[in-house]
Amino acid sequence: MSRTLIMIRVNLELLTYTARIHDKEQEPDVREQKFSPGEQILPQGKRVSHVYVIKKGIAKCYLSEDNGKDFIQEFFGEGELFGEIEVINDTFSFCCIEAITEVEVYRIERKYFKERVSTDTRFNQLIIKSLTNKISYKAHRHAYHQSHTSEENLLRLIGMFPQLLSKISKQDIANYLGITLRSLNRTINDLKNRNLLS
Amino acid sequence: MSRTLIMIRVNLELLTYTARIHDKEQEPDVREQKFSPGEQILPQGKRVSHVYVIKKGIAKCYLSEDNGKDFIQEFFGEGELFGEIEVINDTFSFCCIEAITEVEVYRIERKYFKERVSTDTRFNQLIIKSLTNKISYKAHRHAYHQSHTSEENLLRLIGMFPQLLSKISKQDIANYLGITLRSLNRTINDLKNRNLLS
DNA sequence: CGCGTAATTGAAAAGTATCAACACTGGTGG
DNA sequence: CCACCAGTGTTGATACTTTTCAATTACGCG
Repeated sequence: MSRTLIMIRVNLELLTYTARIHDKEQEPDVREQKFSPGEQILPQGKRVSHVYVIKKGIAKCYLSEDNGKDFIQEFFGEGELFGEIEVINDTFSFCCIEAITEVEVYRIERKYFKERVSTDTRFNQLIIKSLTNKISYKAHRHAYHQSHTSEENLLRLIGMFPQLLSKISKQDIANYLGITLRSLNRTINDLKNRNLLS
Repeated sequence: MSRTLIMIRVNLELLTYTARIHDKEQEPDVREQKFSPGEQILPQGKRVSHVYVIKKGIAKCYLSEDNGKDFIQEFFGEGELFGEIEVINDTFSFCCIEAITEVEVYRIERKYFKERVSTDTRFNQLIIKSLTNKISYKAHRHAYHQSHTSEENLLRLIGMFPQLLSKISKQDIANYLGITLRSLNRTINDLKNRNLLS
């Protein structure tokens, strides 16, 4: 079954399938690539010539607004797909993807991706599932955000991803929650004082 | 091209295509149905046995949170698709769809929808486009929301949909913006006092 | 007219941002 | 080895925004 309600999502089916295309079919339009922490995998506002599937590591997907604020859409884990929206809709990238840990990806040529989606039924299904999972994830997340305090949002986040505070920088967490770093710190302290957090 | 950045979105390609399946193919698994303002088209938390395409009218898609607050995900216009996420992921409905104006829909049988998606290339493409548009819409919307004041959010909304204040109830607008009715009223007054709004 | 729903407003409380100062850490070069 | 630096994290005080609560008013309709 799909796992949409965890913070760092994974999609092992898609990862396995992509790995097979790369390893067994030796498809030259699917290449491996590595990125160091902090490196941009995909910049915002550019033409997107590849679709990516994460093989290893954690990346953040964020959107920089005109007023300079960054909003983190998601953290991507293994098997997560990105670049597909832009390739399908033929638009420039609206998000920036950046490696948090060391990241390995499968990089799929734009043209090949489109072709394979329309000819390979199984691949088509995997992509559709990935899209519906994204929608479901975004819907729940936005609704929860709007309807709850930042304390509840933080608790939910930690519940979904216990290593949160050790793996992700405070600023990134704040950008994900849509609050300032100051507010995040206050919230954490409040929780600690009430022994709801170590 | 896709039109993701307006508030009430439409998808005429999908509407036309669905209409053809209904009118020309006389497909019995695609039926027309009418709803009066306020009627629920799809309740939250139930098994979804149909996928819907809006033929006429405006509907709201909202998610009720455990604390009783409603969050409006989108307003659906002509050609917009819903129920597809649940049918594809085989989950219960996480949103409630309710008619705002008089609404006419094409109601597609769950089984038929799945079959057609996997056999009809053109239909498959239309569904994928619809999914990617939803994602793009949600991504931009959430990012803008988190990064801007409610005044800016309201102005953006009115810019995208000028008849907003006359067509949609204040409570719905507030639920869409994720603020209280009180705050919405204050924001509107402030804008009027500064002649930024009639 | 009377009823219920939607809209409006004020005042106090709660939540969050802003700003500015300071602490901690790991790495670099004198 | 230590001084320095940059990046990250922490904290307090204040200002601002939004919610909450409660009281009224306006509107559509049988």
